[in-house]
Amino acid sequence: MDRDQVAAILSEIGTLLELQGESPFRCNAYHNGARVISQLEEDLGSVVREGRLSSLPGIGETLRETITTLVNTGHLPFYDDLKAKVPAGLVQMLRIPGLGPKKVKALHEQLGIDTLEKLQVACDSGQVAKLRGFGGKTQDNILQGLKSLSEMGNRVRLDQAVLVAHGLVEGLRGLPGVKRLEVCGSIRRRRETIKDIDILVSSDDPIPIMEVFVKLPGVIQVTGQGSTKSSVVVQKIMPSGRSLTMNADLRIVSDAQYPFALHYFTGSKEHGIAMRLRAQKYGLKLNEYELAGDAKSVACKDEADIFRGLGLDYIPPELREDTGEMEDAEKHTLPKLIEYRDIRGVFHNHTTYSDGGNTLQEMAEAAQAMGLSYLGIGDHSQSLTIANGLTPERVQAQLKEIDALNKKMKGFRIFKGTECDILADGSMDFDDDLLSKFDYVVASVHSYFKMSREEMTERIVRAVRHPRVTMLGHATGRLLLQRDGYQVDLEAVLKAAAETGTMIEINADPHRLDLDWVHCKRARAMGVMLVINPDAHSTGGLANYFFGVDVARRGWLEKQNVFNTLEADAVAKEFARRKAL
DNA sequence: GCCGTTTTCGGCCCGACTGTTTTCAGTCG
Repeated sequence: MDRDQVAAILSEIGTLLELQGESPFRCNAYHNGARVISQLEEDLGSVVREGRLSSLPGIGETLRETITTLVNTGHLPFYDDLKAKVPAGLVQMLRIPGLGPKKVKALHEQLGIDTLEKLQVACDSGQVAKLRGFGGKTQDNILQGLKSLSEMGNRVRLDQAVLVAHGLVEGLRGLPGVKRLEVCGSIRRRRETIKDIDILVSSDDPIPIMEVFVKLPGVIQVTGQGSTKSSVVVQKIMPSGRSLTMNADLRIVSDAQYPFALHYFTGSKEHGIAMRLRAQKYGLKLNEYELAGDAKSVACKDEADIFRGLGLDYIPPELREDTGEMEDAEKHTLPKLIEYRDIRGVFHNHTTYSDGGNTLQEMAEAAQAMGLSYLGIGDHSQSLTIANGLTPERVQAQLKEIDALNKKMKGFRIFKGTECDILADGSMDFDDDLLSKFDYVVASVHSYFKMSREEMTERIVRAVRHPRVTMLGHATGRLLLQRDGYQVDLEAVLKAAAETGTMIEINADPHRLDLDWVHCKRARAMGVMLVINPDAHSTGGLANYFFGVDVARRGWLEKQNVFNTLEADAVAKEFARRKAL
């Protein structure tokens, strides 16, 4: 059983225990354990085999045994018993806003409700309102929740959430009385998927701003309205034509409180808890309004002052996941994170030669207009007929066109590349002779996704070890919220990359963001060079690389860990060096 | 269930809002 499966079971055990009315601290220990395992940078199997589980924070004796059993045998009697005792419908009921473990337990014990269907019936007949601790309002809210459960997906992609948040921010910025304004939460931390939107404003006169907020275009429901916090449901039509429904909160505090609120609402929850614990050790209390002790309070004009007040270097939002950033901030060893402006050019882009929407020249001119100094082409190879993959003859034509454009364009360079398929046996879709005509080769899996983990790992490692392969494309093939990646031992892939010097792509298409940030961190530790590739299929897609930089920052990467921070001449020199090997 | 510069037991982050209450429990982030 792998990392994600183990984490999912630990988290489910925590939830099932909550539904049984267990101590919240015991339940939380399982949730915390799940988080620690899901953010593990190494291969879980190795950690278990080498007896290093107990050294992980939050993993004690019980969780060590639990995880070991799951990894070794694939199941756990304790978990099976728990599942048999707690009806699955109760877990479903928790997804309804306003229903937590206590209320679900009461509904189950007093009315025998153990499915969403029975809950609907009980609400329709008015039984729920009669329960102690419930009432008409609660019953209405449950009915509303049941209705929205079907139409509102849980999480959305970062790029979608950014669009929705932008619309709300535009409606608030510049209002009278608005001093500072920022989107916080997981959008500010640049997580790859987002649950809801948190906006923070500082003002001396919050009520009128709240009034505007709950009436902004797209707001279809107001679920709470107070002087410091209001919540709405907002709907927006996306460029794809599909509509998206999300929750959005607005918090308004005084300008003096703003830095504390900004830190608090940026999260993550785990980072916030760690910070408040640290404050306690300083004899201080940290909340969304102040950093203060009995006698004194620490004046902070911005977030950096808060960290400084607790003896820490400034921690960028992307690192606030409680995965070691506090320790490094204390020792002054935090990485100097890569920035958007460090990117000098992009590889792995498609044109009308394969399945892109713009011509070679259009793509190059768009990249130059964005301020980049080079563009790498990586159209599909011959096997991928569905994406109009290039035959060797058409490759020759494209290479010729690149030569012509390179003569024509001033201060800009196009690098010749291919996104060459990794065939089922790990060999490449073009022969070595043709591959050596390119400046660089991106090797990607586009077929036989259902292979066993062992076969897939062997297949990809063979490609990584191929002397003409420069970089590995989308390492797991995942599509966020749509499709899990193929089964592959990334630790083995990274190890091969570290040995051969083959780069690993951070595919910056916001549908993919693959390699993920957790493995970026691991790759950096192993000395693997990463490369941020937009995988653009049109001129608009070139800007994807910003999302790739977000992932890189979450993965603790510095400028020197990312290949395309190099200038064009240095890139050309490196490609030439590799071809001569 | 975890954990330790108030340590091996007794704590465990903290406040807003809602709806049900008549002083507070539950939920959420």
